Amino acid sequence: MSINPRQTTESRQAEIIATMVRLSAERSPAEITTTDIAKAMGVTQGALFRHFATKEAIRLAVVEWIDEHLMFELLAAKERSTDALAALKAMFMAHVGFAKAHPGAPRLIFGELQQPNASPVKQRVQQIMQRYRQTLSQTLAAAIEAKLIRADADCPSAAALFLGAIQGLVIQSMLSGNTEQMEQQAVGVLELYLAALGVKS
Amino acid sequence: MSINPRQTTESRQAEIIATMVRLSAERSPAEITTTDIAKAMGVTQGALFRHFATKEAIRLAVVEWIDEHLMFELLAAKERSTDALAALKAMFMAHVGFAKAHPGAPRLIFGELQQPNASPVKQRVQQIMQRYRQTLSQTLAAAIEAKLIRADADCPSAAALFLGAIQGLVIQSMLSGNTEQMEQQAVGVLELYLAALGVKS
DNA sequence: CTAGTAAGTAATTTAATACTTACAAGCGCC
DNA sequence: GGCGCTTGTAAGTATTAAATTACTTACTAG
Repeated sequence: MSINPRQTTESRQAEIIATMVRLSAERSPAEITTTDIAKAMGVTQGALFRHFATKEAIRLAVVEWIDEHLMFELLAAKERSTDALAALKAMFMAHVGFAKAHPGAPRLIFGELQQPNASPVKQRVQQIMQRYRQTLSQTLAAAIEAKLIRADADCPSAAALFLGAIQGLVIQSMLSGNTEQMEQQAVGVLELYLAALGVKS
Repeated sequence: MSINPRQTTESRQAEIIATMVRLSAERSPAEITTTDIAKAMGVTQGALFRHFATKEAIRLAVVEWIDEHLMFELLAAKERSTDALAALKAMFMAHVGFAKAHPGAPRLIFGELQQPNASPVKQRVQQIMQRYRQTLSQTLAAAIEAKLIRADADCPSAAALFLGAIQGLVIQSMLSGNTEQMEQQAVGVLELYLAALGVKS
């Protein structure tokens, strides 16, 4: 079939990653087989192993894709904000928007959480989250500096609550399957979060 | 061996559930096989099917065990509190304490989140979380009534943030493998959460 | 003491899964 | 236009899982 010509490894890798993320939106990532991915791509199962050595390599590449694209969105949100407080709001909504645009992404991350500590993929996730929390802490500190939020707010706790608020919303949407509702509820939760930082609505 | 005499189905079911929770503390629940459980119990794999018809039945029983025991702890925490605000604090710490005492429990719940919506086990989790949020909303409303928290706080959002805060802490502890740290951080996060409700520290 | 039932074992079945291999065919390059 | 590398296929392998089966052993009631 001419629908499916030969392609470069680079483009196939991207396609495999995209397919994995897409399929993860509906099914448990752990249960997605190489056959599933291949079928969704219109290619035979063995072909995948031309582009990734093992399935674990696919999982790692997917996690890296998520990191790259989420961080891009967060940075963009931050840069289009005029101050640190606006940046926090924009990052919050950008993260929720990312989860809505790619519902498979959080499922993949949650799946990797389950893995034993030694797993390289999990270590990558660990690193990603740590960096994220650091960025948040910095932005929070900047907001304190600019007197936009309470001076006595504990930055690490505030960063943890920021992430938790989003994760809670994502978990709820995973249960209901309704990402629309998640985005709506995000507004209310964000407002409450900001109140914790001493921001009046 | 006399260590392992014959037992009733009831006690074996409890043992299977306990073993599943215990093993989930270290490994991904999805990867725990019936052979793993049987080995940990000192029994043959086939024996499990004398007590549960399928593996899914085991998973359902485990989720129900978690529900029952977590709700027991939460209710106890609530009842030993003198007012609605103290109840919220006590429930928060009780939930975190439960996650510390049974690290496998959140992993099992997160694992079920991944399943398709039609799954009976996931539906059970959905129901559990919904009831939990309702309980929280009621307690929050009572706290408003008693003028212990801001009158204009949005109860559904506050319930969502409460759960998210805990889930965020749990996720972090799943990454670090450190439940001790989770409990310490919980104090700071709880304080921040209460600030969102207008409670001065 | 004997018959029925519940709980256990050991071995087997069936169905997937990740990964491999032998071979074919397109593409760029000299 | 042939050469070699890459991407693809089709078929195969080894392994693993849940569930089943045939048989055994312990307990209990009449």
